[in-house]
Amino acid sequence: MTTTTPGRRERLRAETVTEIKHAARRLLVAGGPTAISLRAIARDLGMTAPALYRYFASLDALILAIVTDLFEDLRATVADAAVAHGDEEPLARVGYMARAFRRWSLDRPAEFALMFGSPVPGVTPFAERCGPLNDAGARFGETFFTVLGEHYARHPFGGEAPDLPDPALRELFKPYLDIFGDRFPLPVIYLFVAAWTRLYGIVAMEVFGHLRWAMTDVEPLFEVELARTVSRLAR
Amino acid sequence: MTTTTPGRRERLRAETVTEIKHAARRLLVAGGPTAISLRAIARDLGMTAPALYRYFASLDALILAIVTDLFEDLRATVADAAVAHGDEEPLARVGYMARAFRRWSLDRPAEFALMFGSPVPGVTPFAERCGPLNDAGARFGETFFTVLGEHYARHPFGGEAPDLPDPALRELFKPYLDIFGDRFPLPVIYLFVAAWTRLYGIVAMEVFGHLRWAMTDVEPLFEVELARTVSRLAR
DNA sequence: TGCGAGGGTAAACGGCGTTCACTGGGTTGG
DNA sequence: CCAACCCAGTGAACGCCGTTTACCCTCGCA
Repeated sequence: MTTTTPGRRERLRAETVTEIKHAARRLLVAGGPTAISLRAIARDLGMTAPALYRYFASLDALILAIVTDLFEDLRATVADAAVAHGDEEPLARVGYMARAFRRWSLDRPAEFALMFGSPVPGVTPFAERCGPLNDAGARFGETFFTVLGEHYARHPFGGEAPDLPDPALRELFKPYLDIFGDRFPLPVIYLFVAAWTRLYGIVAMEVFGHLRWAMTDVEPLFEVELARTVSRLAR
Repeated sequence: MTTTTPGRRERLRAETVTEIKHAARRLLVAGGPTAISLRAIARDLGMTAPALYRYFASLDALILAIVTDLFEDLRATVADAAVAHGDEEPLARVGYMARAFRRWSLDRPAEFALMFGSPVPGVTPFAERCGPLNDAGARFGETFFTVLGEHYARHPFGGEAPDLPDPALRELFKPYLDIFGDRFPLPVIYLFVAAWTRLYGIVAMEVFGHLRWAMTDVEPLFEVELARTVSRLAR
């Protein structure tokens, strides 16, 4: 009866892995990043905690896998926003991607905190040199660079350099260049990183509630800043 | 022998409180926010954990007190930077304050994470309506508003409104107005909040290491963004 | 049919926040 | 001067947590 597919064992194993991740995400949205615990997950799945070590080497490894999945989820959402407006100008599509990023983050504050919040341990994020996460981050960046590439293919960059000579920029952005190569003029890289920090700043502030002391609704601020930032990319 | 000063008991108590806070901060810088534990503090002080409940109602209460102290420390540092350049233009002083904020944060990544990082619990920061912290935050904002006030006293604001009519801005910034009153034109409040989110964004990104994939040194980016943002306040 | 690998368990260790009953010494009022 | 009281501090306990170890049982394959 049981089809002897060569991967039957593996299939059950994969199902258990996704069940574990699902339980972890339930705990995450229910109680924040610190609410993820192996014992609670095991309770949810009707198992005991040590059994989970057959699937993940540690709690940190599990959380790392979840963060990686979340990055892929976010990437797909942002990419969808770009293709949904595929008939518009590339820079306009960047705006829709930024809005998709904001919406995704506001809808998933716990997940956002896990991905972009303070990487607690010592000082360094646990994401230092851990393959899968770096790959996910690279694919996330790639979705932006693809659309930006379309724009600069149509409108060559003629903006001003930010007071820094190209050799200095090349040294400054060595990590970026090592990952993505130099497909863009160096000032464009500069402007993109600046835009990304602005986008992150305003979204993180809003998600973490750090602006509630000042304003009731961050969206108008977001839209104005987005327009300014995108237009800066258009020089 | 023992001088019966009416506050002797209170003095010993206050000393113990600061000892507890010092131990907590040692743990914080050594292992990040999650490393703060009552039992470890008690070990450091040669006490048992339950004794700490004579001084703080819970671990959260202790952490809240520490965050409040840190805000005061940061505020004083930023204010010092302003008075150290008291002979310069107010907007230039705002720049020095921003640099002091960045330097303080880079030198104290764990403290920064505790203050500005993800407020884990459910969704809301535990800082919702807790008197002392709100007061500290208000004093922190006040140091900026004081210098900004000096500037606009000399150079009346003549910039453009950010596409939003004043009544809408007044509604938008109701929380701010309730705390600080309307000492500035509404567009100025808008520009300040925008500037604050940019400052927070770039500093948080740098402290959390979220820019290491791209660049080796964030300072040039910080300086350019700071110059742009401050000049925007000068309209 | 036998066997090995892999999924699962119970028990245990050490660490955590927090509560509770209790003690002992300094403070204070009579 | 002494009794009463207050209060810092203790020890034990409860229920969480991650993780390790030794063990078991069952499935799948040779």
